[in-house]
Amino acid sequence: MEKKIFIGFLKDKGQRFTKERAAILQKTLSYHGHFDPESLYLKIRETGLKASRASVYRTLNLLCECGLIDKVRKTEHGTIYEYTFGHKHHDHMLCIMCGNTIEFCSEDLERLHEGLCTKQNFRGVNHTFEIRGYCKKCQKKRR
Amino acid sequence: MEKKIFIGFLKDKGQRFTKERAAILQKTLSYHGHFDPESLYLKIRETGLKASRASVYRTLNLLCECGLIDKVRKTEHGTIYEYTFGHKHHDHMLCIMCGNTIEFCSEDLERLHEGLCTKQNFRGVNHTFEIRGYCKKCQKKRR
DNA sequence: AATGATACTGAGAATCAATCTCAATAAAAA
DNA sequence: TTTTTATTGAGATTGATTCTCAGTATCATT
Ligand SMILES: [Mn+2]
Ligand SMILES: [Mn+2]
Ligand SMILES: [Zn+2]
Ligand SMILES: [Zn+2]
Repeated sequence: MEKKIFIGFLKDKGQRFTKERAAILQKTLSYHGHFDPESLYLKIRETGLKASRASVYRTLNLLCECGLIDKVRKTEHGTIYEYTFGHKHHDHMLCIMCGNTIEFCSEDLERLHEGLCTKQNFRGVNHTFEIRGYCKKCQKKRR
Repeated sequence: MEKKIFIGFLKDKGQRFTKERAAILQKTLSYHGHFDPESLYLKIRETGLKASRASVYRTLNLLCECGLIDKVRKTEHGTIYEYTFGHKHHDHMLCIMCGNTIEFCSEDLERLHEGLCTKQNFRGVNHTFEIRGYCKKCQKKRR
């Protein structure tokens, strides 16, 4: 399914679905949570597949363009991605102590998005909402 | 006022309020909107004041630590800051066509922040909400 | 004022994610 | 087959940010 979409996307741009791109797509889909380009690159090498870092970066950009994945956040250590196609949109809470992220969906937030855009004459395409603070575990540790 | 706070913050850490730090604080306060370290550095040089890039980066980190400024967002061209002390918290809409940002305050959003944290047993400290899309002007240009 | 301890500065080096270069290669088109 | 076009990867490059460290400034104590 995702393969079809990616191939179609590439065809429209006059580009090709190579085995490197296939490997990168496959490993991308294998992630359930967030991931970064370097660990994707290592995962590919571990499994005997082949693709250079350059191709990983290039292909992740293509996958973003065609809407299969999204950039979650830029950190001081690089960009975090997640596979989003077919997943319900969600937002994140980020623990500033342990680094864990909690994902959540909020209908209220989606409604608020619409309302705010209407009020400002803004044509909203997407949003990110990130709450930083302390997760349950770290609240205890801290005290 | 801000100077007092910064000086107090530095004193508590056993650090000093030097003329370089004074220059950086002064120019930081002179920004009404968002800014980046490089243009702050250039602004300082233009006005005959002196501070190296290293000191600019170091001092911006200190100003973040003491709560006078905040990082707004990380872009592919670096970090965007804004002077937030004494300003009501706000969030942003970002035009993906012209790059303009719209600032807005939403009580509903603040309430939602609280509600979501309660539901997830998360101790929220702060949040960022960013809506990406097309501003009024760019909607017209696009069609 | 002199001494010693500590913090600060800036020039340039180092770091590191991300992109670019470009010659070799593969796939598609003619 | 020949020609055209897209892709690849190794290594170079870029660019923001941080680090290094020797020289300087500031503070505290005598
Ligand atoms: Mn997620
Ligand atoms: Mn702002
Ligand atoms: Zn935690
Ligand atoms: Zn615009």
